[in-house]
Amino acid sequence: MLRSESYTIGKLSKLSGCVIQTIRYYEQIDLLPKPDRSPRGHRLYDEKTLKRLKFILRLRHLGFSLEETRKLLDLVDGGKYTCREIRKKTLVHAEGISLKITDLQKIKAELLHMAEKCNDDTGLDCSILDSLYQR
Amino acid sequence: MLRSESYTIGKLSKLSGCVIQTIRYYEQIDLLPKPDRSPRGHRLYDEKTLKRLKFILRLRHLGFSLEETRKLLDLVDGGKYTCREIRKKTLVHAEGISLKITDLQKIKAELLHMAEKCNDDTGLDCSILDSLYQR
DNA sequence: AATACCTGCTATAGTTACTATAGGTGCAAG
DNA sequence: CTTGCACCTATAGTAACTATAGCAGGTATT
Repeated sequence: MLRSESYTIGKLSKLSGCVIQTIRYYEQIDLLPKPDRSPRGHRLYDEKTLKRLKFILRLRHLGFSLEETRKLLDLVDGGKYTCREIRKKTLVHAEGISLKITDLQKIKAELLHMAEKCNDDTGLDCSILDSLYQR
Repeated sequence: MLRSESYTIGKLSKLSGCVIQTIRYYEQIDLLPKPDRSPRGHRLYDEKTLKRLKFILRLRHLGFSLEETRKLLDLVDGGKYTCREIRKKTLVHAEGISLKITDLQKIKAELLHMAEKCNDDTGLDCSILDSLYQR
């Protein structure tokens, strides 16, 4: 059932949803291993690398930086992690995201407040600009 | 009362809260005008430029990109804007921020859900990693 | 057989919005 | 007289890609 076929970079791109350039970039910065090559020099990937790439993309989507992602991969690779430390990293990261959310909410409130003050006529006096930039 | 004194870049930096390199960078990309120079070649700024810089910093803090900021400055410089268009830009921008907030909230929920599933023992089995990366 | 198209390759430069570094000038104080 | 400070220019580095130039080899069409 589990035939060990190999994917070209184009196939890996389609299967993972990651564009080709980025896959090569991840290889370049050693997030992905150097793959085998076909006689023509084309990269050949296996299931394992597809999983690894998906893992990377998932962490990136969750807002982890590449360096954070690299550290998590190192833990996986070494098999030396403990559940406690992964959990801690996750919670610390979630806390950082909370702060970002709060910040954006404040900014949005400010923007809406400014827009509300604006009387929406076609004149040249804009209370938004006035409040930001006293001409 | 309103003496038209000039500031050095260091003074402008302190008054605006913007670091010196960034002020020079904004000049380089033509967000700030080329200032007069002292006999020694030092930049000399006036009140008007301080206001402009503060305006830029305020927009940046509100999440506008430098290019969006540049467009708003062009409108101010040309005096050709209408209140309606400024208001519209503000609301469009607020909408973009709303989307970011929603996205971050989803991500945070996912992270917390993962952490909750983690049993926090010191073993090598981590439900967080398991859910992300089937070893 | 010649042409065009497709997928892949490498190497390099560009993007955003800064930030940092190297190496220099000129003045003022100890 | 030398140390420190504020300033100068020019250049490189940062994150995380993204795009471009220029090439090779296989397939499909004319």
